[in-house]
Amino acid sequence: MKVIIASGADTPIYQQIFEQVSAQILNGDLPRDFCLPPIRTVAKELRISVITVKRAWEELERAGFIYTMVGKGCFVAPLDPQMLDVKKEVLVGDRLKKEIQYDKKLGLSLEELLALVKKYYEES
Amino acid sequence: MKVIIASGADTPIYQQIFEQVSAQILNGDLPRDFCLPPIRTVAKELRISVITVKRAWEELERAGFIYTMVGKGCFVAPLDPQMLDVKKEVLVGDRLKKEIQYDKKLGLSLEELLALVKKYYEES
Amino acid sequence: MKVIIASGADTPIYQQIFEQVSAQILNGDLPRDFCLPPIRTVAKELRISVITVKRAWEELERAGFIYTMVGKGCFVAPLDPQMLDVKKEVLVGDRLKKEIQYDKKLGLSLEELLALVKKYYEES
Amino acid sequence: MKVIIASGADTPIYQQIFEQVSAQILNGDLPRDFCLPPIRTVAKELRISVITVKRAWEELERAGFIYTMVGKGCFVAPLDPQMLDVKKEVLVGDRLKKEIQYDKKLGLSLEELLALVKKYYEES
DNA sequence: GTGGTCTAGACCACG
DNA sequence: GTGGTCTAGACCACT
Repeated sequence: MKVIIASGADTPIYQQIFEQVSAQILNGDLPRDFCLPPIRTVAKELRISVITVKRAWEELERAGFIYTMVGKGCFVAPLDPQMLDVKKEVLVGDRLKKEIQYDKKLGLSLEELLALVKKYYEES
Repeated sequence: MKVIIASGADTPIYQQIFEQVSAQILNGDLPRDFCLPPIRTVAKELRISVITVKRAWEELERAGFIYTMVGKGCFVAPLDPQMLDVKKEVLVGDRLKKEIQYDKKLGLSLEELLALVKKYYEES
Repeated sequence: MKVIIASGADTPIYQQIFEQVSAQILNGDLPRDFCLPPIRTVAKELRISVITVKRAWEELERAGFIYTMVGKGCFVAPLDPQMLDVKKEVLVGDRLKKEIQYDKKLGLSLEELLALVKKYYEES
Repeated sequence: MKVIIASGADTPIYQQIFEQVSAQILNGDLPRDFCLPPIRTVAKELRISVITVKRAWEELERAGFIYTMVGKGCFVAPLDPQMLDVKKEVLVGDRLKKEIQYDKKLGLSLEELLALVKKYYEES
């Protein structure tokens, strides 16, 4: 498990963690039943508050990415591949849709937009 | 000038206004030196506080989209076409880049992403 | 009499007029008993409201630079040379003092400041 | 951090705060990453509204003097010495230039002006 | 009439 | 605890 915090960013820290961990789960980088490190450890390593890590874990659990066994730790939930695609679409969908609507309102043509997307995808 | 507020959204109202008005300026819907309606009027029409409208106007002025003449009103700033493209790229660039990086991390291939973009663009 | 309005500036229009006309009087460009043009004419030439011109004239009269003869017009007041210096110091004093206090607080040494003043004086 | 409000002055309170705090940062009185007191505290001490303080903080952030970490506080931004001089010149330049142009128009000679500047500098 | 400033007080998101 | 947003309502300066 690997997380990098951008403390100056406008997205809250807990959400940054959520995005990165969920991405790694959907990716397959973190297999099912993988045991996440204890929140205190994560907090210490990232030099952030325990509360913030806990918040991220809560969001992950609510989204069905992990499950908690009291006294033992948090584990990656089993996801069948179909569920996986559904989750991807949900996670991507709203954000992407909003972004595209905005870009369209700005007067960007579909061609311009696709070109930008391609460019940014290859750059990153 | 036309603005629609989504009061349930997570983006602040003043930012929604900013996005919609700036989009209309970049679009060319609002010509240079066009006199925007007085903030009180807008506030009444949108059923929000005068201050919230003012906040949006301030951001627009700071971004160079409008200029204020105290006692007379607020007007669309003259933008040479080159500036226009720069502004578009700035406004779109950061947001879009972030979105795409996230999507990529989620494991989406370029093809999948482009298909989604196309779909959402045509839907909206 | 010659006045130039900077409509985008942060100093109000009536004050711009006040400053420029009073400067011309203190300069000697406008001799005593010189008859200022009627406010309507000034307003039309400068493309501003009559009210704004009237406001400037009022300030000038209150400061003792001009006097009004109802039905005839406004005229440059007679100023003995001593009064002139006093007025100069009053007009300059407060503004300059404030500016210098601020510059000093910013950490500018007297030498730096004098150099800047000299530079700006010769430039303008 | 030390701020004094002149409630009778014509410059808005938030700007007075901006000027004094930015001066202290440019001075070096406030080191980088120094944590400014919470806006509520400042408001209470200065006996002004929280909003007015916030407004000043916003201007400081926009000018690049401080940065905000939501939930943690506001901190003095790191400024390389070169940037520092640039900022000084910008902050001083426009105001001083305007002032001097006005003084010159009033008929003040360079010698008179320099003498006044020296006098006011030493007085304050 | 216009916008500019300031107030007091509320609620939410973040850590 | 922190700052971010929004509200309603007041007063002033400028045109």
